[in-house]
Amino acid sequence: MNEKNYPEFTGLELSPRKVDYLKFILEKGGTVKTTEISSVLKVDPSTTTKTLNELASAGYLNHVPYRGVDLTEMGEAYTQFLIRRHRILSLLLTHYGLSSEEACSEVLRFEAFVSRDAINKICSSMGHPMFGVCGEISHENCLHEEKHH
Amino acid sequence: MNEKNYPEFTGLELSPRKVDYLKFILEKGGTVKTTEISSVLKVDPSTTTKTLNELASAGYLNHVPYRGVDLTEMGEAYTQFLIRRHRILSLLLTHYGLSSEEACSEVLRFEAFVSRDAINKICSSMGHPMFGVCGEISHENCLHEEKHH
DNA sequence: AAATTTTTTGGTGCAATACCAAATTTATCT
DNA sequence: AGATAAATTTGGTATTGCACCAAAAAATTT
Repeated sequence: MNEKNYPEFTGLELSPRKVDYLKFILEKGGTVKTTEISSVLKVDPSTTTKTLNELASAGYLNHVPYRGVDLTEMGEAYTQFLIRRHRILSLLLTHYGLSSEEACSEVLRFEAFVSRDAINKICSSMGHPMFGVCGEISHENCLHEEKHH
Repeated sequence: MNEKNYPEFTGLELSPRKVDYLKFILEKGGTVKTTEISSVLKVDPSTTTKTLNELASAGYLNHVPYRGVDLTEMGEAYTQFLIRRHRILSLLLTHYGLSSEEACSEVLRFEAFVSRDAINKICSSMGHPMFGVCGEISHENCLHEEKHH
């Protein structure tokens, strides 16, 4: 399942911190535990629990209390967009004199406020690059957009 | 006076909304009144008063109660950076298939989270363009940075 | 099964942003 | 000038995002 089946989002649905949670959960893969998220994001476990509950209520995650979370279909599709957005923006900045690390950390600060529309335009303007500075870039959604331009 | 005399800032000092206030005040020029800001930013005048007080406390504005505000030297230098940042980022996005209007409104959403270092790098990588999509771009600061590379 | 670890709950706090009502100051108009 | 109107500020309240702590609850380990 990929994001092309959920065309109804702007990319601005989630706060910066929630974006971090989802990206980590997808990159980790499978069921992820509260403690692990807390230690990676460096927040109190109670903060993690609360955020996971919010993401679950909004339909991005399945949360089994005391057991862990995993992405819903929608959540996975959405998070694929989040990761593509991060990589496209990071790649873009490296074309303007920023190192990979600089680009990556710069983008972390503002990516949550860049719309899906903008990313799709940037992405096709760049020719749907396959490799970013922090990993491979999947284009299922933006290629799809292109097809019936 | 320009920002080169205030090298001690990262560009991340102000919240998105405060950036809006300062940019408007500089673009308007001279002494600006609460009501005018309120109607342009579409907020209650009491909200404007409070924000102006915070910006004045932080040294960006002189606020004469019931009379209006104007930029301090530091505030003007800083706001010149804010406007350059906005224009550089907007121009950048127009190189990736966004229209001027799309670029401008997209940038408004995230510009407050883009660092001065990144802007200076992007700016010199672009060859210090003189014209953005929303006006002329002044380069006193980033040219200065260049001089003693 | 008892002890330990993990997770959740409930409470609190702060920053950013906004509104409303009431009070104050300034401006305008007889 | 005095009354009225307009602009501004003050004080109070609310929401969202994000964080922490202490205590309770559940799961795991020994």
